[in-house]
Amino acid sequence: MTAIEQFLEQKNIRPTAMRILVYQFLDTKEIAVGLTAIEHAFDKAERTTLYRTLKTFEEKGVVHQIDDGTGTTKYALCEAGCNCDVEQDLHLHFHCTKCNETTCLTDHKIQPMNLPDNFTAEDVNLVVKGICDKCND
Amino acid sequence: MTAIEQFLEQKNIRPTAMRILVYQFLDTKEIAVGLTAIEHAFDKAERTTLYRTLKTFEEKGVVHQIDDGTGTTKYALCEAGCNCDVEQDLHLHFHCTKCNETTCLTDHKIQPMNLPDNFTAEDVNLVVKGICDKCND
DNA sequence: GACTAAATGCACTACCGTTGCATAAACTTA
DNA sequence: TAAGTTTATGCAACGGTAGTGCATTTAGTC
Repeated sequence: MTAIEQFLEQKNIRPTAMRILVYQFLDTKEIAVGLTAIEHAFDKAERTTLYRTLKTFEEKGVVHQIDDGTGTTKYALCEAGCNCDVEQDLHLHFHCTKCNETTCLTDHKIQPMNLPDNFTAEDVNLVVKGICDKCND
Repeated sequence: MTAIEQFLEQKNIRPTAMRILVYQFLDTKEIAVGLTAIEHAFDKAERTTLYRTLKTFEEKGVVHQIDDGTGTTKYALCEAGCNCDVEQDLHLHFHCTKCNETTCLTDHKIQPMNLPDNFTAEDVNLVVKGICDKCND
């Protein structure tokens, strides 16, 4: 049994062929990818399967969803020990308007917010748009 | 000529009946509204017209777009002197998961970000999800 | 009033997210 | 190992939103 299989089982996910492939794909990517991008990466992949794979991955805490403002939701692997649910753990995302890629800036945590009276926060989403390092050369 | 008509002309927008209505509607709303919401507010409105009206409003700096993570873009009137383009002027938005309304927290500006080397920011979008004051009673 | 430019209405496309249902694969247990 | 059960997959389809092309109307201009 490979390391990935072990990892998935530990997360209570049956390590099917498709799931392993999706995991590997996400692992090679430094950036957050959308459903369509993954679909194009494997030409014989079924859209629904990928959709549900990502959904289970998210439920089990393997990936987290990112809404970078492009209209399509993107996914990225959680880091070891990442606890996306917990407010303190939220990092910011960077969307490059040139190459259209979305990067997780995991080192850049979001400071707790000051909200008006009677507002309670559950989730914070911070996306910075601009030009990324690769495109800025 | 009414104040609204004057305002629109000053922004280089022809004050047609539809546009005045849309402006008035947005003005009464404290929250950011989506295209469909506006469409339902005027039953004889044409979706495309509203879409284009909002688009011109945005281009001319009358409204600003908000992506609150619900998947549908919302619009809100810019305040007097609001300069949505300028990075310093960006405020945060609050999306209530209970009543599904998005509020502009114009008093809560976003602090400038520290980005990794060679990343340049053009735009910042910060959305906090949770329960708003009205739903927290 | 004739001409020109802009705004509107209608039809239609494309894309994404999502669900229902039938089938196939993988686990369980006798 | 065969039967039965759960889980994953594949296919088809729906619904909503953004967006575009084109014809028509409306509003400004001369």
